[in-house]
Amino acid sequence: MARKKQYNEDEVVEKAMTLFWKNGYETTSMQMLEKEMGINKFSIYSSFGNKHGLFLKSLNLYKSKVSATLLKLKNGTQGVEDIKQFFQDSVSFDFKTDKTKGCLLTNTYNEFCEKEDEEIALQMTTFMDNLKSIIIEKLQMDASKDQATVLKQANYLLLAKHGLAAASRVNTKQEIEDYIEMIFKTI
Amino acid sequence: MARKKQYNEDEVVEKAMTLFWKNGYETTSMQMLEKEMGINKFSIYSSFGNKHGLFLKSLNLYKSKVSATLLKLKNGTQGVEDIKQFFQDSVSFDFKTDKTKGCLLTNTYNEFCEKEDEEIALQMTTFMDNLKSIIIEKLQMDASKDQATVLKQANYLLLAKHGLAAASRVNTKQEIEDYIEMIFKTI
DNA sequence: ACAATAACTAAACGAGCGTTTAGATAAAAT
DNA sequence: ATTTTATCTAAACGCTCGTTTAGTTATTGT
Repeated sequence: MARKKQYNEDEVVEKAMTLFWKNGYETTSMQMLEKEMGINKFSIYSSFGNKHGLFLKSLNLYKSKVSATLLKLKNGTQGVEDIKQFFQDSVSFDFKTDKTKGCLLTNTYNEFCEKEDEEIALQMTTFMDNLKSIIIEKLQMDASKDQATVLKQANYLLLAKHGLAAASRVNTKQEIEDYIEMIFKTI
Repeated sequence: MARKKQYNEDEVVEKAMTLFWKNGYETTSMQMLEKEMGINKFSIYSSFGNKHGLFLKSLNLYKSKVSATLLKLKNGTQGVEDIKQFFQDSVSFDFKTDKTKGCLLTNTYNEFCEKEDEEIALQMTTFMDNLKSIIIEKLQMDASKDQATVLKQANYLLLAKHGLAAASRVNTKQEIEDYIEMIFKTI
């Protein structure tokens, strides 16, 4: 054996995630990552392969942080009320650190949907599909809703969530609360 | 005097706009613009100064194309119904050419909101503020609405419009119609 | 103590970017 | 016909990007 790593991979991914979250993928350069992560380019490449690999790790870290909120939604028994709570939880999670960053997943979705990146696309669609199926599940708790209505409302909520993520970058907390209130008036 | 230009500036801006619309600002390179516009880099720079200037021209062209729809909204007398019509008009405008491109303004807003570009930021906020004030005007046609409600609903509609722009890139026409239907159920 | 080896530093790589420039070309003015 | 001048082509510019590589340092096993 030989020398040990002087950094913790999980810790430096956390820092990379913060930077990607703030700036997006393209705008974040290896130079910036070097500085933020506090390690050399060589170390980044030996640990994560390349920039793209590091980004995927960052995305996964973000998802793991969000998963608590998502699990809460999944285990909820209040139907629509759970979804509303999930919306509020998502906003306060993204607001927690810095208002201007929004949701990393939505940002990534916006940045990559024009590009052709199979791996990122897959990550995004699986997350979205998963969220959609959970939302459908919650909506179905109200037995009076027919299937067509459920699907319409699920679609509506997903798009509303997208608007919400955009809002969390520019709007005030009050405006966002109002927005959520309005979203669920229809459901 | 001497030699005349072998191209029409308005025509080549149109082609540039199409490319920016499809790919976004950063992803569109001067090489791609050269090819699409059918003129040399020298000509682009002598006509538009630089890439940024060309992009601003493209944005303005897009806005001028959208302005017909916006004017229709402005001159409407049906209040909320005009706004709904505006939403539908916006979607069919963005769908007309190619489903996957969405709304150039919203795309630009998403791409630039993390950056610090005063000129673009100004363009975006003035457009958004203008749209917001028109929407408020239309909402106020219903005299029974108090001012607080009007502002809440205007905010809601703006964010819903954002979600709509995102939808126009990935969702089907039917899903989008359903979404618009849902948006206005609350109003 | 010393060889082995993984982790480090720092410099360089090639490619692509937006932008500029030198020189050829063509049309208007004299 | 010749001069003038704007427009064209095409090559090169300097810079930054993501990535690689050569060489140094430090820690481990023998």
